[in-house]
Amino acid sequence: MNSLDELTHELFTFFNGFSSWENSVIKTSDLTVSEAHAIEILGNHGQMKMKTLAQHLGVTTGTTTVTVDRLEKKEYATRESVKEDRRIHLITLTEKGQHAFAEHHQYHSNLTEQILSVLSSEENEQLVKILKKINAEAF
Amino acid sequence: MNSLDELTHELFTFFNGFSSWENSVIKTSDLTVSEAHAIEILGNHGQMKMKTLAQHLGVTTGTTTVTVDRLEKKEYATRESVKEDRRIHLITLTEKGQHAFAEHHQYHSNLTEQILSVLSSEENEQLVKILKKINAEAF
DNA sequence: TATGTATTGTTTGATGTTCAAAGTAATTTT
DNA sequence: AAAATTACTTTGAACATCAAACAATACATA
Repeated sequence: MNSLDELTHELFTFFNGFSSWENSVIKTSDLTVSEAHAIEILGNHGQMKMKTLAQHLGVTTGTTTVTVDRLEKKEYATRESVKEDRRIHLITLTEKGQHAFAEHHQYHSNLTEQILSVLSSEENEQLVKILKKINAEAF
Repeated sequence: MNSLDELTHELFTFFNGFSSWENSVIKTSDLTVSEAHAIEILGNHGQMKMKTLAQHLGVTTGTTTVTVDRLEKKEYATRESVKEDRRIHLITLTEKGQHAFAEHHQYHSNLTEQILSVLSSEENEQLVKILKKINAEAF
């Protein structure tokens, strides 16, 4: 196996591991995958309008409408229209939503710690540096 | 931001980038996401029975039945029962399926090259080493 | 200011993903 | 031979997603 294939293999193994870890974490909660993603984004960036949320999620506004409908029904978020432009609806996490976000973030930290535990502190530094580069330039 | 949060953030940014890249690649093909995953696994491991495929996919055999139904209809794979144990069905990629696998693998290599292009050869080696450790021990 | 255009968000109809539970067929165990 | 187990399929339900059509609001310009 050449060096390119080797890295390809490790990258996709890593991605798949990450992916199934995430799904299993979400399954332990009261949330569906799309609801969890929406809460993640709202938690990280604060209140935003439908369109912005849809862009962050990488889906259409139609899909986002359905997701936010459920978040509202389950009381994780609220919709409110803006006085200055009544087309716009701002989505905001409720207390319950913020709590779910904090909990989800804790799971993420746990996975990071699990990953760190198999690396030396030197490798830790290398990984952060490499990921920063990739995230900034590669996608 | 502390060091743990920093790595968490970079890890999940990386994961999300990877994820949306993969979805957009699959969208350019004739395949759905679950079909593409099945082809990926069959291409990497060769022919296998339904149950094994389901385990690799991380879904139930019921779900796998549906996926393989479609792969068969679209002529990417075939089902054949085994003489020695007629409960077992072996799934095999057709020519067309193998071609799709090769094409998908090429896309993966392209992404890896794209990632490599922003890294020094030293960082490349570090990344492979780190990923191997994580994949072997962390999940 | 009136009309046409653009934007924001919702609804609808279609396809796909997934699971759990129930069902079928074949094999193994007792 | 009966009971238990295994491999797979079917079914019904919830969820995810899109494209296209729609409604409400805002903006632009003639």
